[in-house]
Amino acid sequence: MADQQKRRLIFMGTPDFAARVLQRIAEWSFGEIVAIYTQPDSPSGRGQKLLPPPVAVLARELGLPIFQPASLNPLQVQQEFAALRPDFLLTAAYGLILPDAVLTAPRFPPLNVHPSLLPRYRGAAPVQRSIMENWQTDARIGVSVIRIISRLDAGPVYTTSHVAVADRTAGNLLALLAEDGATLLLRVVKEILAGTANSLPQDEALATYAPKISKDDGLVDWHRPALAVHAHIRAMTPCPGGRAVFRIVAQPSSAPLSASQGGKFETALSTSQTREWPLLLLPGRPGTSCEGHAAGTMIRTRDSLSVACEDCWYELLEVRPQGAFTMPVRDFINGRLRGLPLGLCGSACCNTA
RNA sequence: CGCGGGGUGGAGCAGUUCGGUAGCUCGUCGGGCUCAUAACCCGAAGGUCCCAGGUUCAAAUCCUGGCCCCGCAA
Repeated sequence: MADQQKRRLIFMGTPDFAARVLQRIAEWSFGEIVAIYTQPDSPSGRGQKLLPPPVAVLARELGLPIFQPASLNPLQVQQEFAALRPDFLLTAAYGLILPDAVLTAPRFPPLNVHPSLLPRYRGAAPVQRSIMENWQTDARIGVSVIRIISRLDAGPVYTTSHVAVADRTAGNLLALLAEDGATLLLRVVKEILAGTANSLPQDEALATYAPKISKDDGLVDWHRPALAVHAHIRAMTPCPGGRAVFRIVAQPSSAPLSASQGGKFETALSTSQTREWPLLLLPGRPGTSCEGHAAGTMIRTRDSLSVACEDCWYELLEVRPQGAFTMPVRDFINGRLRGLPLGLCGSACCNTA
């Protein structure tokens, strides 16, 4: 057994999620990764420098051969793939369509790790969509190992594992599900080798699709329940980030001020009556009922800032102003909202401006 | 050379247009008030104003070059 030839593995993947899975596959003792496929380097970051995707970075560290075709359709690319004589093709968030010629080349069924409870949330952004759409109760999410067929994420399911969404962000869950997914993948591969693997076709009637997340998906709608807002922001964290514009205005009548605070406030008002802060929001904390206040109303205490949602206040914990690091709300108040009175102090809106 | 924002005590910022004693809200430390406090009052420590060169009697501020960070865009 020990001197049996190692299984030839090919891994395809692109983002961080895929890199985490690859990290685990690289530890398999019975397999040899003969090639990594990942998307081509793309202009990224400031100065439009060409940056390799996370999987390419890791593959380089591991000293694995890297292929970065823009498409798998050219005959030459497919021949190159087949020439690697793979036993297994394993994928995770690769981002390219796999033509039949690629799917049939490996000796065993090609497998994909997908971070959702298939058939729900097929597609590009399953974790983000799961979190934001299932905000109500103790939502669950999961990861599935499926056989790859030509239709996207539609192949029969070998196995699935569940995990509670709880208070986690998309980033947290993706990391978690990558670990779980890698574990499941290992189990399925072993079962296939042992001839004991079973898969069940997906129920097409239950299939849903999770389209890609865009920047605008980050905009927070305060007219929804606080728990929905909370889930939305968590789904957008860390990328693209929850967004809102804070419009800070003076409302002296609503703010009970001590004499000293009143003095400071008038000084601040003389320079600017209204200021707008486009902010990136990190997950905060749903609070108590905000009955009587319009959605988007903002209130500050000595060191906290909350926004009224449909039903409850949502206390912000961390924000990132334009061109700055993420900072605690306390710092934001101290530095940028100096002189703002306690109490109602403005509104948060969703329009980019 | 894709576009824009930024670097000022431990944190977040103002001051730069128009050069002239380092300022604000916090934090820290000490004292006071209080049954008590994260609240309030008094006091203190803590800064090569990113780096280098230039202009000037004088540079955080003006000029030149460099480094680093953030966002957009991909």
